[in-house]
Amino acid sequence: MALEHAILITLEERPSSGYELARRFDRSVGHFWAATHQQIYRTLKRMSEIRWVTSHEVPGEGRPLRKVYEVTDEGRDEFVRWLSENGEPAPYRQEIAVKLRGASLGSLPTLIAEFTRHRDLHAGWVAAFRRMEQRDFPDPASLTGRRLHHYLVLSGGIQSEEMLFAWCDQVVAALERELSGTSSQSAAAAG
Amino acid sequence: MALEHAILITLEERPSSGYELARRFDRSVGHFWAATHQQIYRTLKRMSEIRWVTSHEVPGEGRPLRKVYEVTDEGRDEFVRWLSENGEPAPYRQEIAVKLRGASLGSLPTLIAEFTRHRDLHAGWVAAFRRMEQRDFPDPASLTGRRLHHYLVLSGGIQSEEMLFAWCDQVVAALERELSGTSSQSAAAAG
DNA sequence: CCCTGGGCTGCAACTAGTTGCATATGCGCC
DNA sequence: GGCGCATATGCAACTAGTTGCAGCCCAGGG
Repeated sequence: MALEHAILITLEERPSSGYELARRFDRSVGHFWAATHQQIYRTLKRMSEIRWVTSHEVPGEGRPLRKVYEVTDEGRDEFVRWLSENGEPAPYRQEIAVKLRGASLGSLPTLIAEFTRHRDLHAGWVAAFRRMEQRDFPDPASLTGRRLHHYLVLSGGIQSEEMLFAWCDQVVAALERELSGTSSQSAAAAG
Repeated sequence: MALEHAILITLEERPSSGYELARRFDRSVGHFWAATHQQIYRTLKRMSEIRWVTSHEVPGEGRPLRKVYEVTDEGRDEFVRWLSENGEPAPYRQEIAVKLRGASLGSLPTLIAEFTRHRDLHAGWVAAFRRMEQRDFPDPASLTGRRLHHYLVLSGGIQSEEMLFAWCDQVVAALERELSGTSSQSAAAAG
């Protein structure tokens, strides 16, 4: 149940409509807690019902009506309570590792292609996060308070994507060696 | 939907009962795809119904009856099909990062304690995985085929836990500096 | 005037995972 | 004989996330 709290802290930083929240999740919040607009709207509704947030309608200027949400005192108290609650790391699940575990039943070139794609996706995330880092935190050593916290969150995201990139790269290299070794062995056996 | 395939590849390696599967998940499979025994039993039932696995009962010796499952040809075909299906990295979700993002609303010492606990949990995983690596793959450079794949899966788990350990350590150090800087500033302000 | 696309809200039905719990067999010990 | 624990199986009800879809407002361009 961290989506509620991710939304609460995001609204605490700046009241927003559901649509704006979805946009903020796509740009930054979603880098540490991903959520779709359907989840966000449903969760906003539920939090309205239990009075963790309140909303008011804002007429757009040349735009449709917007419902802007903000955190109530109860919502803030709930977030503070949750901060002090002991959490556990989530169970680990990595679909591509399941594929790798069962690689011998499939086609090496296909799995190499899959890992190459994932490696490139992660490389893209690394690059995007690094640009974000350069833009928002050019001098990390000088950071304090909230900006330090935000920087540390981004740093975690960067390290995670870098690790996944490096691992996929290691796997691609190893499987390619296996493929060329097997092909050589097959050629030698056939020759 | 990778649990089905994690179970299929695990049974392909060695037919097992639900209870044995749960044990194997606790020891190794669960390091890349975590699952509880309730999930495993339910998924075994469903895969029996769609004939991806079949089961037969085996009387225990001084033990209760066991239902041993094995993969059918259809189940094997489904796994191979799934191997060639393009997957996407899962959306990223890290509860403790949400807490860090909202750290300014809470107590720094409490958050430091939380990150310290997580760091130590990850350190424990690193140590356990390293022992597993030493025991099962003392000479990684010589590996080929299935054993190479299994090793690469474990390597990914190790790198992931190491990254989480390093990140939590970085956060603890930064928050402790902040705490002591704030305390010094508070003391100076009060003095 | 109509169409398209962006802005904006939101629901139903589903899957995947979790929590809580139940039941039975068998063995060893008190 | 009963208790506790390990072995072994499995369900119901719930939460969290996903998929698929629906609908409305507004502006701009053809």
